[in-house]
Amino acid sequence: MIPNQLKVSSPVSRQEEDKMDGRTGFEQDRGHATSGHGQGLNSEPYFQTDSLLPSSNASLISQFLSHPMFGRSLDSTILFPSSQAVALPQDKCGASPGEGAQALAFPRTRASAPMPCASDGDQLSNQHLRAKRARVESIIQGISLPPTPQAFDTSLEAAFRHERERGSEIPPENKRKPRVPPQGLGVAGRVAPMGGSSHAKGCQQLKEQLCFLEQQLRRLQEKFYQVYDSADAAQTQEDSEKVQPLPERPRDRLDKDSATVTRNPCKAPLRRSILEVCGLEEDEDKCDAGGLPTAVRVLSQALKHELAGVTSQVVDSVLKTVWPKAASHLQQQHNSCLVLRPDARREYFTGGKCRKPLAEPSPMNAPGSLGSAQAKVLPGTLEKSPGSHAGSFSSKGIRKSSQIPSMGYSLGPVTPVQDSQLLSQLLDYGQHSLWGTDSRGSPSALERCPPEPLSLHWGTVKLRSSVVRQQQHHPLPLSPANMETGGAAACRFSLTPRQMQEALTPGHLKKAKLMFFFTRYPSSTLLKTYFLDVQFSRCITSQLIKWFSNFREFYYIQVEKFARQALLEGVADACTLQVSRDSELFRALNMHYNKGNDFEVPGRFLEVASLTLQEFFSAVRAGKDADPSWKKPIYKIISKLDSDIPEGFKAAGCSQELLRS
DNA sequence: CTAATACCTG
DNA sequence: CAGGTATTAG
Repeated sequence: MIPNQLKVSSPVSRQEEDKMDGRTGFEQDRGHATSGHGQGLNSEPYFQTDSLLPSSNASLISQFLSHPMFGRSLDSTILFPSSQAVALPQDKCGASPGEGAQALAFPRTRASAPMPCASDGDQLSNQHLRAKRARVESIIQGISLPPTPQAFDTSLEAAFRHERERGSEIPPENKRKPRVPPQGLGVAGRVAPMGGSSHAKGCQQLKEQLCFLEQQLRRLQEKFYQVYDSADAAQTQEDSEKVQPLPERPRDRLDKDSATVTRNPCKAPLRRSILEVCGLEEDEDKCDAGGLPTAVRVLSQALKHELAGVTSQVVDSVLKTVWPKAASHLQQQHNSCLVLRPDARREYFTGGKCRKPLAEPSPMNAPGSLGSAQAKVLPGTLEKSPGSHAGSFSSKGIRKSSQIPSMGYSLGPVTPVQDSQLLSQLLDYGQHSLWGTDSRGSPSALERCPPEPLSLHWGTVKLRSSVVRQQQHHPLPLSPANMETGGAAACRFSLTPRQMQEALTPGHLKKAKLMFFFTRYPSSTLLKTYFLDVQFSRCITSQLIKWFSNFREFYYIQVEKFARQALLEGVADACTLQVSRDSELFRALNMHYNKGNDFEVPGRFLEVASLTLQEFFSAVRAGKDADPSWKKPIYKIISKLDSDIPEGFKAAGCSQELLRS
């Protein structure tokens, strides 16, 4: 069991077994989903980007935790605080960014310094301390060290399973579904569809790991505050009241909750311990008016930074992995998450168990995960790109409104979060608890709006710039009810869900037709993610499905017609049948799906149409049309050729804009 | 039973 | 396109 978990799987092998029933759920390969996300984003060299859990980042933390001085005050209730309720402080630390940078500098360099044993007079308890320290260290290692660091690079799930097994006793038999050999079909190999259930399982595992991580954070938090507590007490007893008020006092908010945190009466040794861990000399510390609190603050900041950095990494990785299925449920969840009451938040954190996933498994195409033949340009950036395979609006179209625009305020909701409550809380913590610096940018510059940095990560910069423009031109109608005080409103307003349409509009139809250029066989889940402004019901879903069915019908009829025509014209080689933008077939199709011709059909669609034409041609020439179900094989082939739909199609208001163009 | 599809019809 | 039906798969 355990050895199996150590198996390192490649990023590509992360894609799960899948069912190809030739009917539904033809999803695309998203093998790249988990790899290499953090690299470019994490400008902070302080953290390693290839590791998920604090393993490689825990030097300060682990030293802190394993220090004999702190070990003295540890007990099992702290290491395993499942029965306690200690809130994660959401304090916005008041320290200036400069202090933060300072804090970064030294604890790291001193982290590997040899650790002195317990202080002078404590010979009696030395043995006891060592034992405790060893125990603590082993526990901490068990908590923070992944089996193999590489596992996190390559297979989040493998690492996940491992963590889950360590934590709870989940029988291993469910962990691996037997791999279903892919049904080889001529064109296959390029696309590896994804099963919804397996993907959901992956997400579930990710979520479990997040919960686990969250517990870790909480434990560290507790330890820190315990030390802080003692130090604080020591300080107040030692020094007179001349101490200037500290910019932050995280303890304050814990006073009510942390009944379990015991005040450690030992003063000087503890003080030295803190200084050691922080890398401060005692005398140098005395020069500081703040004295010990400075050290504590430094420690606090260093710890927070480490925690936040690790958290950011995890969130990044997880979100990247979860992204494909996330967007559909995001609007509501993000909304609800943002208005989550503080007590609700805490309840979530201290609630021991992870909540069940709110969302059903909803696999969909991972953006940009398909092969090079995929269209990758988002419609939002729809400059005319000659020779591009991507679809875009032609310059003939009405420029001002024909761009599938308005992803402005839609991108916020499209934040890739699956169980966004937990994730966003982690995000929240990671960003807000940082005093000025973030592993990937300044929160203040982003106005502490969680979705924004995410949209930066998962979207394109180009897209983002157009977003700003669009937002300027399309001020979002803000109802007073949705208004919130303070600058937060500026963040939340982009999260305000647009009013849901209860029925499909002509704009939606037009959008669906354009989407047909990318996908002929969209699953209902995919549709849900691209019609975010539609209140889905069975009826709506069926109607959308029906639309695409009708689209296909027309498409196949046209192709068949031209295939037979080519046969009559005496075309010898099927390979000579290529659909270009000049061909009659294309004109017929374009007339149907892109009537205003304000959208530049992606080249990929021409490839698909060409292949369809050739398949029909070959089949008819071979006389297969005698078989009543002779089209089925062709359908199956074509069904695997769906492309990723550009993200811009998700934009709220996209449908309306299309209608006007 | 439900969902999705192809096929047919208007 | 929408309605209806038959079929198939889960």
